[in-house]
Amino acid sequence: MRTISSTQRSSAIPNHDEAQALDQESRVDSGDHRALKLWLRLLTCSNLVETRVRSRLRSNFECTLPRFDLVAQLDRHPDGLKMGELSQRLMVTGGNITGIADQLETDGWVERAGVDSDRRAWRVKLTPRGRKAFRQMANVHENWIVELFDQWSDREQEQLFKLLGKLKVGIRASEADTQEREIKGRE
Amino acid sequence: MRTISSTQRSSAIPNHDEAQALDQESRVDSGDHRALKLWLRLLTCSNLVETRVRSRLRSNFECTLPRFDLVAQLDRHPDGLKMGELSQRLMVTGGNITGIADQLETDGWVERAGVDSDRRAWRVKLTPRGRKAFRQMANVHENWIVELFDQWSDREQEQLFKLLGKLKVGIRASEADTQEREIKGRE
DNA sequence: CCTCATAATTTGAGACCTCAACTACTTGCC
DNA sequence: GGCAAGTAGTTGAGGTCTCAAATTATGAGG
Repeated sequence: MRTISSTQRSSAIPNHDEAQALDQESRVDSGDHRALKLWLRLLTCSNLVETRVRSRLRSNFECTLPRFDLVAQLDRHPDGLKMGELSQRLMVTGGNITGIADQLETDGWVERAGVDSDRRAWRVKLTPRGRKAFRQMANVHENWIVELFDQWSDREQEQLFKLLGKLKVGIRASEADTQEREIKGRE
Repeated sequence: MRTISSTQRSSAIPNHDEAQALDQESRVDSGDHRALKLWLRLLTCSNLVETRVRSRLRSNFECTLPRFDLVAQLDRHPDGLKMGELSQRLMVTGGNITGIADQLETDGWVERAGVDSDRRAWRVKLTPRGRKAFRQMANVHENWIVELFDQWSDREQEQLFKLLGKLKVGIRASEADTQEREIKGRE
């Protein structure tokens, strides 16, 4: 077996379920909460897109997804971003950023410069070479995404965007609540 | 720095943007396609939920998310699932399943049994111990999800569910198209 | 100036994940 | 029967990610 998709394509529906593709959602039960179904469907969509983009980045540009993501953030900030800022924006830990930035640096796509006002921090910047490489990928990448998401009317896209926006702030709010409760409980 | 959330909580809005949280979406430009914004927002939501669940699984049950996911699939299939079926359902590669199943097996949560009709295949089953461990986690886990997703009316939940369903089949369809084109192009 | 709490990174261990190569088995076809 | 092609699973290399501990620097208070 080589990839998930090849497995899926080649398996002649060996399951007893209806002829629908298998994914995370196939774990839910009719008795489960709708929220769980919603979450697993969201996860499946995210996985599908991510897998697709990762594979195309690899085959077309020999670039990994995390590296692309990091460089994409830097492209919008000509003055560079600090490691911690990258960590927030990519929503991964700082240690992880260190590793990816190290590799991008040895590849010559990125450079670290000290921050005058704070000698603990680094400012990571795109090199001309890195910028060029990113720009070549960016357009193609955006077309992949448009292709995947362009199955909706404007109104539907707007709807989905709003609903996800609500989810986003809701999750963050509930996180803040939890932490507050934890902090108060400790006092 | 310990976690993303601690960084986010402690940083007193050091960016020049409006006072909104930083994440993948902060990479988009006003000129970008709506599809790209949609994708990055979807990804952000998925990451937020995943990070939260991962962290709680760890602190409450000393269990990782991939292990939980694998066991969750098995719980619905008392006769077990083959490695390849797990690979499809979890949407990860077969090699990955081998590793996670190995660990669950040494932990005694899972066992491999040969398949009579096919000596290449294994049937992975939950042990009583694994089932008990999962059942303890499952309810709590579902409550976490409900808590995160219960910010909507029934109608909105239904809407989001449908929209994501459409996205899901759309992505898979476009994948099939691409493969067909590639195969035809090769002939 | 000194100290201590805090903050920005890095490091290392360990888990996860993909890809490609490999083994062992099955199937179809002669 | 016997062989080619395909399938189920494993392996190993390498990248990604988290967590916790360590390192170095800042900044406020004594």
